[in-house]
Amino acid sequence: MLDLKFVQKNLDAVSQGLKRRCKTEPDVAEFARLDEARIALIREAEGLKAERNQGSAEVAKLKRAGQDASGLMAALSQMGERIKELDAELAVIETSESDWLLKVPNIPHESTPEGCSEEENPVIRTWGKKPSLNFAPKEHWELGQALGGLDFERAGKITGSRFCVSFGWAAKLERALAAFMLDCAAENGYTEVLPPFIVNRQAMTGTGQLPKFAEDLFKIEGQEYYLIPTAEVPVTNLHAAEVLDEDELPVAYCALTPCFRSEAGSYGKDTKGLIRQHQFHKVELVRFARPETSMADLELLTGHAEMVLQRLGLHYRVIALCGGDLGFSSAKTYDIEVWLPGQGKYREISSCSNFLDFQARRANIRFKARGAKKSEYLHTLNGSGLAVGRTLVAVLENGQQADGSVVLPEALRPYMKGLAKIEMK
RNA sequence: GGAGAGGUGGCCGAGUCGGCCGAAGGCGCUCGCCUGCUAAGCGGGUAUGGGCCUUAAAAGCCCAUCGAGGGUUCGAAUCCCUCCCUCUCCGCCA
Repeated sequence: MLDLKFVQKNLDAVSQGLKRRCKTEPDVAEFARLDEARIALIREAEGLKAERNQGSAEVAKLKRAGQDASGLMAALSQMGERIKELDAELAVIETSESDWLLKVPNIPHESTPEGCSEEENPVIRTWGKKPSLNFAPKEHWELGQALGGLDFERAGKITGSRFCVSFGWAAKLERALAAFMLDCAAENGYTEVLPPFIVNRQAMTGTGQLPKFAEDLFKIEGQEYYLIPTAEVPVTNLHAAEVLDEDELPVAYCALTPCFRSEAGSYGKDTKGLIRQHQFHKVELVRFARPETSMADLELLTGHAEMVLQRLGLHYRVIALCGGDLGFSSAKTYDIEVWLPGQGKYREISSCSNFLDFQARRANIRFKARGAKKSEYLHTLNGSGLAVGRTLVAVLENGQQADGSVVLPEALRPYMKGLAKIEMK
């Protein structure tokens, strides 16, 4: 969330900054009104509390001296009633104000491009080339089903739509990709973490999924527990309410987890195949950085995600999300889009973001600079490195041959016991 | 799931029948002195958030915080209730 003090003092700048998201703007006047009311109540209540505290000390003195204090006590009791009223009013205002703050998105970083829709996301760079196929490429689900690896029907039977069962080579390939990605991350200095896949409300609030996006999440019935939509949630919250040493930074974690998304509101989009599932695996990269270096860290992080695609020899491009396409918590985001010959499109396979102190403030993650007296919020970043299911899609579509078989990237073969090609038995 | 113990400042740890307890003591850290260096010693400082004051900051004053949230009371770390977490034993289980 944004800094209350900052919003207080920079209403116009906040309003201007948020305009760049092209969404309905939060009502800053409403914030100002709440904030004023809150401070007025605090003053009144604290004044009375000071009086009461003094009075109570007086009571103690009188009683020690063996004198009667009943008159004073009665007066103080009455004061207590008034204080209770004020505190109740204050609680209401504070709830509204923090709710306002929790529902306001991050302000786009100055380097985030202007624009309101995904069409306006500039391409930053491309890597590799589209494979030249001298036949009509198939989409991954055709390939996967024909080769006996992907089974959407049976998944529908045991669960429902937007689920898939992988058999044999497909299950192994999923596992191989994940292991390969984790090894890449380790090489780049990330510490592997295996977090819980179920988190509480606080964690979801810390990274920004709650309170605003509850409908995107799977919630455990009868409990304040949620299935994680990304490892970002448990891993970023690992250091919630902690103060890290400056020397520890940057902290870099990677985690392979399933991700669960309700995909509410995406009816009709990507209904076929693995692109949009309720459950998928993702290797997530998470970094905790010093504020001064976080933008450089974002470049680094994006590079780490790209490395996976490069080693797999998959053609991709990197785009910068414009203000209107930016996620709620992010100040700056690069998406990596891999080329899918079957679809004839670039599709998002990674999203790398710098949240600045937006999440750190929500989750209360701080660091103490050496010699500094006070701790300050650090910056959090994360990026997919990569979405495993979508990478499997890319491997299938890019490696496909005219006969329907799929040649695997060299880098993956050691993880597949040397297997170079998937073909019909 | 059953029985019990416990959660106090960066850490350890005290807190008596509720009243100068925001919290003794120790460790750590830090500043000064001292000392060939180091160590030891001596003295001081050492939580966080908020309000007031201030051009701003500091200082100062005030409020809140002893797992979280309620309650009792003039007054709660201390009493009561609810919840969370940790530990031990038993049960169960991969």
